[in-house]
Amino acid sequence: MAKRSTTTEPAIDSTEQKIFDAAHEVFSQKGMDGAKMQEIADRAGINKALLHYYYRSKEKLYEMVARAILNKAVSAVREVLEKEMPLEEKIRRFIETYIGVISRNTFIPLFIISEINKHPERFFATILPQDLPKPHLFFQQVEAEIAAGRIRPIKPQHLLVHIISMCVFPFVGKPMMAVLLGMRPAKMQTFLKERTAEVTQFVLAALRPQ
Amino acid sequence: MAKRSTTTEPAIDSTEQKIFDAAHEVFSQKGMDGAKMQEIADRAGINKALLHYYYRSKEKLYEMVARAILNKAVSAVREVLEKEMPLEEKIRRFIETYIGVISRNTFIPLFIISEINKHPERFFATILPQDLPKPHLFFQQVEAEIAAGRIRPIKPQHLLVHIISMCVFPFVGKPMMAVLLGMRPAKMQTFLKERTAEVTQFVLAALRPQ
DNA sequence: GTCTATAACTCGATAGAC
DNA sequence: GTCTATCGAGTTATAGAC
Repeated sequence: MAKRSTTTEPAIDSTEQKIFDAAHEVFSQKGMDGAKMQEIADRAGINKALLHYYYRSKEKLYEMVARAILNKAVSAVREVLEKEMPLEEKIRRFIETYIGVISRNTFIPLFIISEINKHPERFFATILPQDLPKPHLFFQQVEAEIAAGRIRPIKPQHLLVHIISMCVFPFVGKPMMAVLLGMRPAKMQTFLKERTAEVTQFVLAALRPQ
Repeated sequence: MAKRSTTTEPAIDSTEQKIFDAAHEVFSQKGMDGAKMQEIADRAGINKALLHYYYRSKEKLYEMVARAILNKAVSAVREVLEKEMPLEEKIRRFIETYIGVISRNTFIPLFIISEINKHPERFFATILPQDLPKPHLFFQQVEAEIAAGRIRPIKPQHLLVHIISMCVFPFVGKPMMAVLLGMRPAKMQTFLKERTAEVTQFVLAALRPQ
């Protein structure tokens, strides 16, 4: 078996990388149970045996992919949440970058959430990254602004959850929303593009002191 | 095979009902692919053969369960959205009943969303109910209030999506939120109970004119 | 490293006794 | 109606040639 150092990235067009990319596509769309090794092999343009040659088992391959997905999501949140900048700017930037990441990778949140639900043990034991974003600084900033009377009183945890929900959910539940709103795909596309501005405006309006 | 009239409810403690309940649990947690007939049989306290005796195939059993879940979700939304009442009251009631349903059935939205993603054809063809809630009346009300200067201008579709997102997402993504906020299950429970009040307050604040 | 062939296993479904 | 036993399709995983 190819013993691969985790720290060294495999070459872009190596078989190993092609397998990983194919697995990424299939797992992120169908989850662990729905994904089939045959489909991954087909997409990678190789045969099943090679999957096992590079990544011993389906389980192992899955873990690799799942970790990569998680890391992407986590670093996007941390990027903004932990930086030093004025609250309003932080909120604007958070919404913008977060919606950006999600809209370019719609499957991420659904993947994470589904897999936590189906296999919580595995998820927390082997997939969740060690160093999660710390929202502490953000909470302190909110408290400070409230104390200074520059924003309406609100529990900072709820504010964060409000924002994340409005950023993520419309993309996760896109087909549902489309049906409810009676929008065809093209119109839905336009609608989702407006979200960044709409969410920002909504949040800032809700925070304006009485 | 037992020919069951769809209109007549089977007795509460009948084998048929026990199977349905077990299937409901397992399917709602693991989806179509993740669910195993053996597990359903075990939970129902019977053997696999009986599942097929009552519900010909896994697919059929799944459809029954999925339709029941969908109907529950849909009727909850319609209940409030289509009734005649002042906008502020409607918003309050919508948030309250919607969070109520979701918190008593956390799995519903995730189930719907995952299954749409994995098997869109089946979902739209055989599971989605015919008569979906019509948000039209709600949209008109919002436009009217804006015209009268009683609320800040906002696109009604976005308002509805904001509200739904803030109601649903924290429950769907509960484990993720708990990790991010660093809350243990008990604290998370308390936190989610506060959502009704917090979301209501937030939305009304964001709509206040000027 | 990559392939073909096949073993080993999982799981939905059916046959047939009671 | 309910059970045990088993079939057969589909899937993961391995053996072994090249």
